[in-house]
Amino acid sequence: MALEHAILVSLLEQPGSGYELARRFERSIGRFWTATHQQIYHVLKRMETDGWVTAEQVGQGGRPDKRSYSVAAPGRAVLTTWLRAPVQPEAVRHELAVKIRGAAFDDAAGRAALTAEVERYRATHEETLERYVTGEHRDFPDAGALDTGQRLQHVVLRGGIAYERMVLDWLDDVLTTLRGLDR
Amino acid sequence: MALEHAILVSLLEQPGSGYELARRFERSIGRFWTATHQQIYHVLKRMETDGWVTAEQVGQGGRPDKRSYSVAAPGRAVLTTWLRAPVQPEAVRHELAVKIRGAAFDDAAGRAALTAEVERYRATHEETLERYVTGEHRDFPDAGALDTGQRLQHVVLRGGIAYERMVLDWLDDVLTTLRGLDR
DNA sequence: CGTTGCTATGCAACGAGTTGCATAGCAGGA
DNA sequence: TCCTGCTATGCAACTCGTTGCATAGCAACG
Repeated sequence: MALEHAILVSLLEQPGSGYELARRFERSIGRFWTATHQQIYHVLKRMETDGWVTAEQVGQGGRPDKRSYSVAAPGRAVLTTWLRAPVQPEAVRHELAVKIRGAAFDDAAGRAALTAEVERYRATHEETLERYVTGEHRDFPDAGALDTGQRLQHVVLRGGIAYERMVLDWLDDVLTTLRGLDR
Repeated sequence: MALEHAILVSLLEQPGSGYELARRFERSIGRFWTATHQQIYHVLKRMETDGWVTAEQVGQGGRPDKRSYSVAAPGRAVLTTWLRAPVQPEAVRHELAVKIRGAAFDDAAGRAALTAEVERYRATHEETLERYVTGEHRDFPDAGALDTGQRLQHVVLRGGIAYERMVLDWLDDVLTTLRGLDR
């Protein structure tokens, strides 16, 4: 029930097509709200029917036409209402934590396989952290000279960076624990 | 596709009824994998049909009978296979982050409302952290004298504690940022 | 010239998960 | 005695979200 709102925020930051939104969800917005292009097209169509957004056909010479969406007044009203509503508690789904507890019911070979998997998983989070830090230097070089939107985007990015650093520290703890079991 | 696995782990740690599982998901397991009683009953029934678990009718004198589930050999095999499969990247859904970016498109009154909401949200995370720390002292008083299962449960709990501490620090950052905007 | 890959949108089918409601017995308090 | 609340399970309807597939034009590479 909140993909609509994530799309509204993204379109307010910058109007765009379903395809462009899907790419943004793979990158910036997708850091804290994932969605496939299917879901995005589906929801966009419904939002257009409901008058939350308006679409404009844009020819691009060469490449296929795209439908560029912008937020309309009713959509903005919906967003304002939602912004002022209570934050729902997050629904946590952390598969790795389940696997770690499950490792108690596997043998040493299974735990060795999980250890290798945690190492691979750790490497992906290290890459993510690097991308975030690079992006921070690129997009927010001077923390004193930011407008409201940028300050808010920056504090969200700092949250992503803090999350990744926490995960890396924890994964080191996990690896130490796993390696200490079968010795 | 992974609720089954979380249920298998929970039933291996301790057999129990659908109702008991639902309560565990509200507490310990639910820290990293949420589920409603509906979903649990539904999946348990399918798992029983597929022979992954077996049920035993237990009368309890007074209170309604319950169906207590235990993991059968095929279920254990399914779990082992899953434990050794690659960890899927987490699907992040962080509503608050979307709202913070959305606050750029609301006025000072809206941002004040969001600030109050973040304070409330922060209080719930502070309570969660306290519960975790209390549970850690209760369940793992002597870190040197733990068996394999307990060590793994402990490292997962340490992850929960690290997560909550990170969130609290970040929320302080968010509050400072929000308060700095409209001055 | 064929293959691969990117932009751009969409259908159809399915599975996952939520919400509302229903049932039923017992315990405890006002 | 009635109401609330807890244990215990379940149906029905719905929404959310994923997966697989399809189309279509153009660009770049070998």
